[in-house]
Amino acid sequence: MEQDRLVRVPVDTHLGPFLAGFSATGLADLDFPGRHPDNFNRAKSHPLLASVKRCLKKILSGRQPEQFPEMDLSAGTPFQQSVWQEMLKIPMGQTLTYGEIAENLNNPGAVRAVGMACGANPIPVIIPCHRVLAAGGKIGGFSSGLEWKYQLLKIEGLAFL
DNA sequence: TAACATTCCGCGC
DNA sequence: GCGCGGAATGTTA
Repeated sequence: MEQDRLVRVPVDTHLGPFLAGFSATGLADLDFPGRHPDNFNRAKSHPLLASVKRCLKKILSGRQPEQFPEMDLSAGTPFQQSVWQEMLKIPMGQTLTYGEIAENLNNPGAVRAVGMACGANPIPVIIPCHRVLAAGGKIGGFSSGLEWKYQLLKIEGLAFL
C-alpha cells in the first residue's frame, strides 16, 4: 500500500478520534471516527498536529478557523486540486452546488466531474466537501457516510428537512 | 471504456 | 408538485 508513507496520528474531538495522515509536505489525509484503516503507521505526535487539532476543533464547534494547517494535495489530479481549492474558499455556514463549483472553475459542463473530485477529497471537514449540495436544495452524496454530512451541516447551523 | 457525491427535460400521477 | 427514466456531460482509473 502506498499510503504507508503516511504517518498517522489520532486527533481527539468531542465527536470521537479522527485520524490524521501526514506526508513529508503536510496534512495529506483525514479519517472520520470509526472509519480508520486497519493497518497504518501510528505515531503519537507530529509537528503539525497542534495546528490540525486547532483547526478541526474550530470547525466542529461551528466556528471559522483563522488558518489552515499545511496540506499536501499532491495526491490529486490538477482538476481535483482546483476543486478542493475552490471548496476551501467556502466560508463557514455557506453552501454551494456542484454546478456552482463547476462554473467558478470556468468549466460549467464538468458538474459530474466535480462530484467525483468531492468524493476523492482526502481531507474531509477541513476541506469542506460537506458544504457542496446538489441543485434544487437536494443533499447530494457523501462517501464517508451521509450521516456525517448531515451532522456537519447541522453544526454549521444549516438545517435540512 | 465504464464508472460517477449531477443536471435537465418530459412524462404520469 | 413530486418521482422516475433517460440523455448529455467532463474527468478518472
